[in-house]
Amino acid sequence: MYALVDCNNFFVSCERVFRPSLNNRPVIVLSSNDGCAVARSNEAKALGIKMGAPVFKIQDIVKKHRVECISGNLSFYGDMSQRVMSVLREMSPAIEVYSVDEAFLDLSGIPEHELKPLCQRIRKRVKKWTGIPVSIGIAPTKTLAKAAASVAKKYEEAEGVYLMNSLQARRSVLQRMDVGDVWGVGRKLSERFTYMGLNTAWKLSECDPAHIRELTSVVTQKTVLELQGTPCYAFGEEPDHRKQIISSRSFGEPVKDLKTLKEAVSTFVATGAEKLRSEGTEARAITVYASSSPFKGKYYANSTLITLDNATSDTGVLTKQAMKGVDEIFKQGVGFKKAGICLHDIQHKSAHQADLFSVVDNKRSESLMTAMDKLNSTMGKHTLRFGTSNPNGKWRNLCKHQSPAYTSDWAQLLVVK
DNA sequence: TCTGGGGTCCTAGGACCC
DNA sequence: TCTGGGGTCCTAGGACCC
Repeated sequence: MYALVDCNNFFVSCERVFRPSLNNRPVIVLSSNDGCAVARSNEAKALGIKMGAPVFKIQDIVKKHRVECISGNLSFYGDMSQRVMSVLREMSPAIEVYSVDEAFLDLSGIPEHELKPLCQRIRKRVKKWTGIPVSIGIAPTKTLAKAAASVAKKYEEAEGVYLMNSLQARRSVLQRMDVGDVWGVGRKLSERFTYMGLNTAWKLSECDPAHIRELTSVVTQKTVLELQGTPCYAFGEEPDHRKQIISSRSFGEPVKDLKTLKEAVSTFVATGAEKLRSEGTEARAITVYASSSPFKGKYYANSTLITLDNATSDTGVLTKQAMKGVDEIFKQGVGFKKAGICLHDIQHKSAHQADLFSVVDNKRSESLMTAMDKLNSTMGKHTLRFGTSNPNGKWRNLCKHQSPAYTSDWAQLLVVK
């Protein structure tokens, strides 16, 4: 059996740990630029605020019901996530971290009558040690565990844990579940299935998997099999490094000049390269992209892929290439609203392919980067940076209701009297 | 006025090989 | 008039996830 542990309204719950006055009130956490609602308390959900709703469209509800709006603080949530995961790691045989607020547990070998009590204990301890409330679903496949967890979250009687261990349980859960709420069924597939009359998870689970594969793809075939109780997604440890690294931002004001666009992109490269070094990896290709707003005016988007001769994590080398990319995609007269970089062809440093003709002095580059990382981690982000970058340039957007980094910045720790 | 950021995987189609 | 058969690798784009 698998368990899925899912943190309830995670970002909001993190804020509530340090600001209990937010309890029992409608609260939303906003994406960068204060653009969208990306987390909602139950009270906010009850007001009809949808996931991803643009803030300007829900202004009336926010004012009328005094919804607390908080500009998200991702580093803080990341730290809280690690705390939750460490409790899970201690209490279960094996854990697979699936996202910032979710983890699968492998419960094989545990007698069935002990599954629920164990998960109850896990839930209590996570709450007590981290302050974060979680819901836990237990089922024979990952897809069913996701469904079970949503039941655990929705119904009070479940007390935060739902065990799906029988055909009856599976049927009653899936019959009440919209097909679009199934893990792996997104907007497009949901539209298609509904059109075909397959509007619930149960109806989808009764389809012939081979037939579904013909209609869609192998991914959806697996989803159907998993709904039937046949595991297709094995429990696995997380991969040791990621395959791509993205760094991007929407701009506060449209950017029309090349210099500002370069300052932004250069800053993104610095962030991406720092991430590479922290994971001990290097990238051999970088994509630079920029676009105007897709919501108004004539849409312009462009990108360019640059392949390097040698894999690197040197901010200087990557910046130089990226700046050429910006020259290529920049267009006079366009108001750019967003830009970013994506690093790919990522590999471990230890797998570095030496180059007979290379002119780069790797030793020098490495000690420079090490020194830079050290300064920036002890003295603050961007203490030492490349001149092309400008983390506080005109492209920066301002968040109005930024919450403190309660646990991840010494300067912002709470003072307890 | 105002619409996030960071990931994964699969597939089709093109370019290439003999 | 008429032009094989069997492969591999790479990439862009689309679908999905949180």
